Amino acid sequence: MVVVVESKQLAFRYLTYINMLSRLDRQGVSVISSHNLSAICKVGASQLRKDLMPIPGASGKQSVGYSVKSLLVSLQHMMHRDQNDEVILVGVGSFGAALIKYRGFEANGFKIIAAFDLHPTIIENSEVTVYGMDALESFLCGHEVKFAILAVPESAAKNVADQLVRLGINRLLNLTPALLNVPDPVKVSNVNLVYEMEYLRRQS
Amino acid sequence: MVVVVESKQLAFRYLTYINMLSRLDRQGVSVISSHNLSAICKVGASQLRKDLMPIPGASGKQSVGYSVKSLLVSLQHMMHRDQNDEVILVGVGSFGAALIKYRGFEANGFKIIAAFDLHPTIIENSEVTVYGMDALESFLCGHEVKFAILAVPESAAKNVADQLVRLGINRLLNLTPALLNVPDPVKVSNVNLVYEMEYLRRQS
DNA sequence: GAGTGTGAACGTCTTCACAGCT
DNA sequence: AGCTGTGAAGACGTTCACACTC
Repeated sequence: MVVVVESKQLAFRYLTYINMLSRLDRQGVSVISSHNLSAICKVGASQLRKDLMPIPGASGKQSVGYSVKSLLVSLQHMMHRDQNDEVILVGVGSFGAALIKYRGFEANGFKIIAAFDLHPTIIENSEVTVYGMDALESFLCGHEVKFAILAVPESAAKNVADQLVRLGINRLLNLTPALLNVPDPVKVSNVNLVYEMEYLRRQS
Repeated sequence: MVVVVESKQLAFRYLTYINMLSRLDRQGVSVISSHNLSAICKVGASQLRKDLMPIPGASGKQSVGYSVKSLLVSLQHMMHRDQNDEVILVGVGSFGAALIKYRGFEANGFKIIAAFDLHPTIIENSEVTVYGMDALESFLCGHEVKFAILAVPESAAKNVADQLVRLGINRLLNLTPALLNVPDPVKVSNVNLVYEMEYLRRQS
């Protein structure tokens, strides 16, 4: 029985629950009520309970609360936190280089195994090799990678994305402002920091 | 008559319309139908028309379409694209340094006027000065800045955010995984690349 | 009493369908 | 005929209220 979370907002709430629960677990808290956990996660208590309802194995005890550990395990399993995935990075400008140095991906089950750029450079203090773009095809033919992070200039985004999809990538984190056109099973997440800033301008 | 867009999804659609319209404008297209524009922006045609309905000055001609230029101007005005804002950056790790080098903010009306870090470094090819954290207070007392980008380590996020809010910042782009607690008029946008990656894992 | 589980109400966002204008 | 503007319907997400359990 597998639950698939399609809504992004809901998925992000689940991930927040996971992070807060694992912090509570490290702090030695073993039981927590929906009221308390929801306050920590900044959501409503009934929403938290509604969110947990469809999850297999995530049930609490009345007048007690939820077991931190078992709730954590159920959520982690549902969100595939027990999974490890290999990722390639395409585009190693200052942004891409920062992603290579960032430890947060690996800490959460995403390992950048290779990077590609028109102008390969060596990234200090890192095991990740930066290859030329011409090496992309042969690399992906030899490795079963599903995830790619797209950090190329906007003008190159569409072509590179098409190429990645053709070579078998079907999960794409798009850090460019370009709107990508991908065939059906491929999923894209767009992150646009300028949009985020502009959104903050409302009624300022 | 000022329209405030509270929904993030809607705001992002407006920003997409703006970007696509300005590209069409540069290409010399002067009129476009909701059907064609919606295809470019990857939304439904009736949704596009619904989105445009409440906007003062954004009306199309039946059997013709919308004037690219006037629609663009109306949207830009509503989304404050004709506005310039000064921004400070707090936390100059590899990520923060990449943001300083990134040209996209300035191109869209956000100018990073100063950066702060525990360990100030000099960023090459950049006019942005990196100050020590102790310079934050005096700097903000001398400048009327409302926007800050938070790119510090997670463990420092809460304290730094509190300090920024106390010093008058009320728009915060939070690039850390920490959940910030801010008083009422302050707005926060959270960007979490790990969450985005994890969201891509659904049914993979 | 304290806290979960859940149906029902409520609100918001999206899609449909079509009237009306050019 | 072609396209906009919009009410109505539908889908989705959130909040409320309370029965039930420990």
